[in-house]
Amino acid sequence: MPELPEVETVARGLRQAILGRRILSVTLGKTDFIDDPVALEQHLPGRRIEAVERYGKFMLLRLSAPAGRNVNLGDDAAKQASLLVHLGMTGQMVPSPAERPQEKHTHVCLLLDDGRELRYTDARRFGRIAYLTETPLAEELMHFGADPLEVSKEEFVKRIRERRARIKALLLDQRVLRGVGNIYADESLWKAKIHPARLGAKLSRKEADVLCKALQEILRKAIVMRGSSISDFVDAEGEPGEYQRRHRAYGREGKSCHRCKTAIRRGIVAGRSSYFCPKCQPAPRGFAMLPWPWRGKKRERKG
DNA sequence: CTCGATCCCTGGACGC
DNA sequence: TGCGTCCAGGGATCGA
Repeated sequence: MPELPEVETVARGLRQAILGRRILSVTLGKTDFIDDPVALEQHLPGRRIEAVERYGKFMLLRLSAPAGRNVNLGDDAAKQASLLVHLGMTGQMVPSPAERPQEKHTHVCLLLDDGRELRYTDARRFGRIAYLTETPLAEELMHFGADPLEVSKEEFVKRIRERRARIKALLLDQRVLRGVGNIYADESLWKAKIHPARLGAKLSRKEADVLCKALQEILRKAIVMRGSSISDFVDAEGEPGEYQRRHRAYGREGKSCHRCKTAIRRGIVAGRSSYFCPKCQPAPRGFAMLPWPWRGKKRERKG
């Protein structure tokens, strides 16, 4: 599940692998997750990949202006443009020799000028790909919050406190912070000893500071370890990450807390599975845990 | 404003 | 072995 560290890992890998390459042609498979598939076929050939950036959970492939005159292509085609890529749950972006057989669920192939193809595969197609010129791109990126790696403690506290949602929901909300998903939300809350169902506005200044620091340390460490591979995540070389070995809460239901040995529990917060230590991370009043082990039957919520 | 529910999609796990 | 069901989850959307 690609979150900030995974996307950063892929972006760095692609920067090494495909920077400066020219796109020769485009082949598409299923396109229901692509904003405007025709725009890809029409505008990508001939362009160079000039930069690879990360913006939250998005990757941005910055493209050169098209070579030569494009009298017939209209204004849009003459401008700087970018390919916006979201890996969703199962998206992979890997360059490979064009002659290598395609993985299943390969939906976009960009033939490059060095004989390789940049391939996007995505079994569940929860990802998103869009070709965007500058103005629509800026419009698109406007809706996202602060980069968690760069946000100051003051800014973090402000953003957390001005909303009345649960802290887990705030961490996951891309308008508050861009790039945090379920894994790193749970890991940082565990590290900061804060229960996911607490209201963000009710965290003390101290707690919010600790959480901000925990989040940043975890994201940095996860980037160093090339992200977490739970099921499908691979980097730009097709290799899994290593950070899943460092998980202290996420996916550890019933296993013992690394601090206090209490069994990690799971509950539903903000509509997502949330893992926490019931002792280190005291629940707010009224929070009902799921019985463990949970076998997937529907149950009454809330006590 | 915030919440839960529902949908999108497929593979993998599990029960029978 | 195989079939059905549940579940994972980021994000959009809708109604309470």
